[in-house]
Amino acid sequence: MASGGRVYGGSNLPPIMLQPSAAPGCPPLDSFYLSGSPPPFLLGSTSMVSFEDVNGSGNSKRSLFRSFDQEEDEYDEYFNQSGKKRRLTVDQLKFLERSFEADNKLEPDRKLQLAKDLGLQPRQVAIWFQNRRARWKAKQMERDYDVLQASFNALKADYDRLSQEKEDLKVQISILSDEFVQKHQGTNMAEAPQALPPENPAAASISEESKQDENSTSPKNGNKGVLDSDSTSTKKREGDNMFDADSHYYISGVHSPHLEHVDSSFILEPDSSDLSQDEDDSLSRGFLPSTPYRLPKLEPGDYSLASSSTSRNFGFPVDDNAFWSWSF
DNA sequence: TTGTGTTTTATTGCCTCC
DNA sequence: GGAGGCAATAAAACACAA
Repeated sequence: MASGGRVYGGSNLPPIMLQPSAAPGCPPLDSFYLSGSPPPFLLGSTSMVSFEDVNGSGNSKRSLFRSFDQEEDEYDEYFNQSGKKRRLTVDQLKFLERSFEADNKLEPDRKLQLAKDLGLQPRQVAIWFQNRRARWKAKQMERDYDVLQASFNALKADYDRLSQEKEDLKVQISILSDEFVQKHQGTNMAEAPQALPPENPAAASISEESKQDENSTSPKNGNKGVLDSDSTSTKKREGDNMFDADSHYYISGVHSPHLEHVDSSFILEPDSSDLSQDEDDSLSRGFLPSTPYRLPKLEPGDYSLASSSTSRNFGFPVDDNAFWSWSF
């Protein structure tokens, strides 16, 4: 019994071949051992043929009919080299490989049959399958790793691309904000502040309309998604004059007649670095929060936020020479 | 020939299942 | 409790460069 309390192949013998088998081009021969014959060491060396001998490879000195001296040598070899490992022959390996491909699990009956066919001890067959499964598993893990690596690379490339787009958009927002501030820097302060209170009913009304329009499209200008709510609400504003040039607000201390409740930190430098993806999405998709911020009126063809965008231009017609065309 | 890295065969200990 | 699977590991066999 092996030191783990395990009995291997019904004996504690080293893996010694019992008889020639699986010779190239020849069908495997039955094993005496498995045919109910006495243990190999009792059979004499005639049955103790190494794998190399079986295959006829390794310039074997042995044959099916050997001298007594040879048998004696092999008997000694059995005891003296019991720790030596014998490699399976090419044909035995081919046979085992085919069997493994058919089914990598080894039922007892199949194990015995394989051992019989190959002239191996059942334990050797079991060990071979066990090691083969381990190799297969390692290979499988390699393949899985490669697949995951490729997937990761693709996602990372996509992420980098989107990050770059995001940075470009931030830069454009900054430029537009600067332009806006410069454009209205000299606005007559005297015309100004009739600042409506935050709870201004008109603003709230616009806000509500904006919400209601979020899911509607605007066939008129072909812009959808990103600016739909703003464009449609802007259209409404044109109609009922709820948002006109006489409404004046301030951006960061700069008099602005065009924005309501403008959060300058948002307009001038929205730092979304800490935003969650959802927040990022809301920032880019809606561009402005649904309330109470309002964009100035935008005309078709005026939007050009997408100089860096191709497929992801958020519905903005691309025009590299004009960013936002603020139409009042 | 020899040193070294890799592959293959086999062992050990632990775990699960029946 | 025995049989068998698996992970970790040992060690022999093998490949190959220097």
